[in-house]
Amino acid sequence: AVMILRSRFLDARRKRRNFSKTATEVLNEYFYSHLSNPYPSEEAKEELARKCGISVSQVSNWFGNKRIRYKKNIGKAQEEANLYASKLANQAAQGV
Amino acid sequence: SISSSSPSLSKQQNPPVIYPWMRKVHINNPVVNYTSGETKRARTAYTRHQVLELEKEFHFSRYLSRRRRIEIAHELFLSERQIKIWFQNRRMKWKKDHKLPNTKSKLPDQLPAASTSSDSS
DNA sequence: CGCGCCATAAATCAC
DNA sequence: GCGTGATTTATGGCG
Repeated sequence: AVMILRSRFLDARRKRRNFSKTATEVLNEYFYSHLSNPYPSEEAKEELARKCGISVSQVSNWFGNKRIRYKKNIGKAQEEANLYASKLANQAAQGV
Repeated sequence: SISSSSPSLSKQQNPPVIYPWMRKVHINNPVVNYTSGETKRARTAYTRHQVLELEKEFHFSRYLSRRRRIEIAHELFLSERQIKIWFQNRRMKWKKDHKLPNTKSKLPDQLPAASTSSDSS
């Protein structure tokens, strides 16, 4: 019985940490530069995972959450969309 | 006065483009919240007893015969389909838990990285 | 044909 | 109370 309670209340999400700022930045840049179809391939997920220092599952979780929460409040996300759009434009202008 | 009424707004140029992926797709047996007016999909939370029995059965065997599926469905007051799907999801979770987090099998053993320093990003 | 696998949606949990 | 990463129900495609 104790084991059940542990499995129910001591699972992984207890020690949830936020991703690093740079990781979130990398993920958002990908998301907003592929806004027409934000579904990274398995290979793209692996590269994102490597760049962000997280697992592929965590990348999948992030995109799943991002897509749902974006379309649940499209208006609210516009600021962020514009932010990353201009960021992308600057990078392109500087040839990064 | 066709499109841009006032040039002072330098901030957003947001095209309210709605791509196909942004459309709601799973809108079955909706539940309406009357205080906020929003309608959302119902997702049943299985009781602790139901999950416990399902876990016990999964521990016994990771796959279910048709016969056993019918029995469990009746015992737990769930549909056959729900039992089937629960086992599918449970197998996926089992796979995730039992695969090595270190899946670098496709990595070439020695990379041409050579130097032990000067890596920055 | 049904069934399992898989990626994903959507709601919800837990910190 | 909300933000956010993770988990839990549920769908549909494809083999």
